[in-house]
Amino acid sequence: MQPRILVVEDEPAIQELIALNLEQAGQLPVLADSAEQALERIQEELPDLVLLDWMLPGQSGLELARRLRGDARTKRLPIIMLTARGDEEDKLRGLETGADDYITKPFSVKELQARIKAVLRRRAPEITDDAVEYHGLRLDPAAHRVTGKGKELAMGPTEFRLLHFFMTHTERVYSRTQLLDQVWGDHVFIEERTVDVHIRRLRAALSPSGHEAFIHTIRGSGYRFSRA
Amino acid sequence: MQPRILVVEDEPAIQELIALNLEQAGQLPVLADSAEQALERIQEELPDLVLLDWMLPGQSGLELARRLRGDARTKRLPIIMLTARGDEEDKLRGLETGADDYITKPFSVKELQARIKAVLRRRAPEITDDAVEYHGLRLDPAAHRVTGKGKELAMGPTEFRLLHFFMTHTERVYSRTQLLDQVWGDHVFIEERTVDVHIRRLRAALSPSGHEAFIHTIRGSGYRFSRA
DNA sequence: GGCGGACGTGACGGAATCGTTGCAGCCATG
DNA sequence: CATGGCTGCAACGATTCCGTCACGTCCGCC
Repeated sequence: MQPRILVVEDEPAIQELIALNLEQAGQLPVLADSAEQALERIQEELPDLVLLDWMLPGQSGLELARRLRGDARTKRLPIIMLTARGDEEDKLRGLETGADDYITKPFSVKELQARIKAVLRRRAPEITDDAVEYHGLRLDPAAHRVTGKGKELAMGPTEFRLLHFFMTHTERVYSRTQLLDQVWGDHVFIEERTVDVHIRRLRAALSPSGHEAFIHTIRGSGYRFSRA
Repeated sequence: MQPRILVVEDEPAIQELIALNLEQAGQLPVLADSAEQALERIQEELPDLVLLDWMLPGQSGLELARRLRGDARTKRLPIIMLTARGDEEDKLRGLETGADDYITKPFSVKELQARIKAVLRRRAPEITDDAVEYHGLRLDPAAHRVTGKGKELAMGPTEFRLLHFFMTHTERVYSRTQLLDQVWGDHVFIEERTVDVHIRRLRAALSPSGHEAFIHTIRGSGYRFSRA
């Protein structure tokens, strides 16, 4: 899966440079040029990593990092900070606050990629292809197989990806828009109601083992995958 | 949610300047040009922050701040004071009285915004999506779930938002108008008595765990959410 | 104790949301 | 080219929810 990387940077030139490099490396850049906008994007796009410039207009990067660490939903969101060269004080405070790594400007493309890969590898339980299990339901991405209560459950590719996302993101509500972004991919033009149809197909596919009950409709908000 | 910011300033020119800047930053300015008017506006509008000029006709800003700190309902209302340049004495007394921050005139728009954001972030437990707990009742916005005494409590979207507001604003009376503004959103045209109906529905939804008793009717004033 | 206003409660029409179905288009496969 | 599986869409029906009203009840005040 293509990792989403939020780039928080107020200088357009650097922002574009980084975005280009990320795209070439098969990653999906999400852009923000202020801390406020960053918070919005995080809510909307659910990035896997944040590249955070330390010097921002208004709210500083330090404060944003602190806030992300304070929120339960973003507590484990990896942060790589971009600091001016030799700004040792920022570096220290940054690591204290909870940044996972730092890069001093100017930096090379290779170095950036190396650190991104390292951080993503360190904490990315959800992007892996490991088999997932949840209360008697088992999904194996490598074998493309789903089993529940010993029975093999057949479904289409889209239902499979949808279930995979749900099983790695349980106990939380996702809107139709978020599901489209996460399961179908960004920038697709698909009717939101189509999600409903695939939810129905997934429910039908899970019914032989009774696990269809794990898919909860949250009226007005979206869907949640959880036991009971 | 759009934060409301009360601007207490007697000079029309400065007042307008600040109001304009706040609007551009996505905030909702509420205006008052005297301490007396400020008290009224606070009661009506429930601002999230007060920008307070230190030099006011009649009752001074200092006295207003002291009064706000003395009242239980406004004890935790953030205050940023505006002082003349170099007026160190005012600065000290202001911080002693309980102002959260200060800005010396003349100030830049950026600085103003930075301090506003900082103060709002410091005390804004209500804007987050973190789970809330109150005497055995638990509400999780991310999972969109309410549990009391181990039982899951089902309710409609409006009841959920209403309960969320109550659980983040306990121990205080809110009028029907205030509840409409805060839970339904500003500028809605809804009968005040409709609040009663949703209060009833929320009580019914909470009854399985007995937490309906937390909703108190304050005859002639509104409702309060609190234990006993 | 009576009176007036405020509140609780049940019901109802309309609107919004969601489940379900059938279908047409697409692609791969043989 | 025929077939079959899969996808996205539109449409319909069912359900839930919302805001309002009417009526009954309760409370405080004189």
